[in-house]
Amino acid sequence: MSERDSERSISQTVRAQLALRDMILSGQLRPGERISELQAVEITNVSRTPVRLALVRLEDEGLLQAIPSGGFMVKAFTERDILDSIELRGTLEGLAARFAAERGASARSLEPLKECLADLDQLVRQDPVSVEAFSAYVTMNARFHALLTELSASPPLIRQIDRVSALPFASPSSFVMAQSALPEAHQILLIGQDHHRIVVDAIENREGGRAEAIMREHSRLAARNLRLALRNRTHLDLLPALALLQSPA
Amino acid sequence: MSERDSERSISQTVRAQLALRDMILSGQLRPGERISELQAVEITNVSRTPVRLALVRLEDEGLLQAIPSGGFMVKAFTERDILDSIELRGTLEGLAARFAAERGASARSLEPLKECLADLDQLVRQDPVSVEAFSAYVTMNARFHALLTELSASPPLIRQIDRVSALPFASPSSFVMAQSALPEAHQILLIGQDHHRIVVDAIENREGGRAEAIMREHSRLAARNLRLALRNRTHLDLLPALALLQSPA
DNA sequence: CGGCGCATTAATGTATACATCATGAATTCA
DNA sequence: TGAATTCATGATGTATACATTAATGCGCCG
Repeated sequence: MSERDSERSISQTVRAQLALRDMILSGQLRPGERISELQAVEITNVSRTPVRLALVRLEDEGLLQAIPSGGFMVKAFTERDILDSIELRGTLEGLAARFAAERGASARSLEPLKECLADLDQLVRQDPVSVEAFSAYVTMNARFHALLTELSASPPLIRQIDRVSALPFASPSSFVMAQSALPEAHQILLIGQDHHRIVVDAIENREGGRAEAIMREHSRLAARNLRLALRNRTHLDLLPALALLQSPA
Repeated sequence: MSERDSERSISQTVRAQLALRDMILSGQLRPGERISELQAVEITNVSRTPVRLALVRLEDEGLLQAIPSGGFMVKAFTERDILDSIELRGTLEGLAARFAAERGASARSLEPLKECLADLDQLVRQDPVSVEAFSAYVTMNARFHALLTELSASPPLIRQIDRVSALPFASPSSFVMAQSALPEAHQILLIGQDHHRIVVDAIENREGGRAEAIMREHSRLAARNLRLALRNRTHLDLLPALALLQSPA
C-alpha cells in the first residue's frame, strides 16, 4: 500500500470507520440507504473483516441501524429526534453537575474548569466575534463540557454522556458554529457563558439542584440554535450533521 | 453439529455472546481477567470471526472493557458504580415519564400500562408473598417499565434506557428477587407499587415534574434493596450480577 | 391476465490461513 | 550482578474462500 505515513499507523478498521462516517455525515450516503459490506469494501479499500467491525462500531455510535434480516442502513433522524437527543444530553450533564456538587469536587479538581472558564471569557469579550474566535470557542466549549463531565467522577455516567455526545448533532458544540451566522450571535454566546459561570459557582457551593437545573437549561440553548438555524436556513452548510435529517433539509 | 434444535436456528455470533455472558455473570470469568479470542473460541466452539463480534457486542453491553493494546478484559464494578447506574436509569426513566406527561399520552396508549398496574396490584395483595408471586412480579415489573419507557415516544431516549438497563444490575428488576429474602419484603413491594400508581396518575394529569420526580425516587428503592442485600449478605446467590463486583462479594 | 412458486443471484454468516505486533523470557555483554 | 537487547511465542489484525440464507425476477400454472 502506498498510503500516506500518517495513515499507515492506524488500523484498517479505524480507517474504514472514519471513511464511512465521513460519507454519511457529508450526505454521500443518504438516510435510509442500505449499505452493503461489499459496497463498503469498494469505498474503503479494506477487506470485509475490518469493514464489518467498522459497521458495527458505527451502529453503536448511532449512525447506522441494523436491518433485522442482516446488514445495515443509514439511520434517519427527525427534528424531534435531534431535539430529544439534546434534552437527553442536558439531563445527563445535569446529573453530572449534581454529582460534582453533592460529592464535593475538590478545589484542585475545579481548577482546570475555572481556567477553561476564564479562557472562554476572553473569547466572548470581543463584541464582533471573529470567525476564528468562534472556532476557538467551539474547541474550548467542548473542553469545558468534557471537564465538567469528568468532575462527576462517575465512570458509568461519563460513559453514557460520551455515547450520547457521539451523535454529531447532540454534542455540546454542535450548533455553535451555526450561531455565528445569526444576528443574535453575541447575545447567545454571552448567555451560554453565563450558564458556564453559574454551574461552576453552584458546584463550588455544593448546590446540587442548582447545578443540575442550569445544565439542563444550558442544553436548551443548543435546541434554540438548531431551531433558529433551521428556520433561517442560512449557512446550513455549517452543519454537516443535518445530512441525517430525514425530512428534506 | 449435534446441537439441540432450539440452538440450531440462532447464529453462531449470538450463541457465543450468550455463552460468554453466562460465564461472566456466573463468575466463571472473573473481573479484571483478560479473555483472549482463542480462549473464547475453545469455550464456545465457534470460530474467531463470530467470537470477535460477540466480544465487541459484550463490550457495548458494558460487560467487557477493551484493552488499549488490543483484546478485552472482564469489566469490574464498584458498589458506587452500581449505585450510579441505578441513579442513571432512574434519571432517564424520569425523563421518559416527563415526556409522556408533557406530550399528552393518549388514553388508548395508557391502557396497557393501566392493565399492567392492575396485574401488579393483584400480585402484591397477598400478604405473605409466595416465591412464585415474586417471580411473576419481576416479569410484570419489567413489562411496566418497558411500557412506560415506550410512552415517551422518543426513540433516542428509549435507546439510551435500553443501553443502561442492559447492565445486569441496572435493570428495573435487578434486586427485586433479593428483596424476597428480607423481612421488609412486603412493605417495600407495596411502596414500589405505589410509585407505579403515582407515575401513571401523574402522566394522566399531565404533571410532568411529578412524573419525573417519582420515577427518580422509584429507582432509589432498587438502590436500597442493593444496600440491604449487601449488608445482610443473605441470599446473595439470588444476584448473579454481583459476580462483577470487584471488592470481595 | 394475475398470482403463486421455483430458480437464480447476491447478500450476509462463518471458518481459516496468513501477517503483524506486543510481550516476556533468556542470554549476553558491560 | 544488573541491565539491555534480542529472539521466541502467542496474541490480535487482516484477507479471502466457502456456506448459508434472504431477495428477486422469471416462468409456469391456474
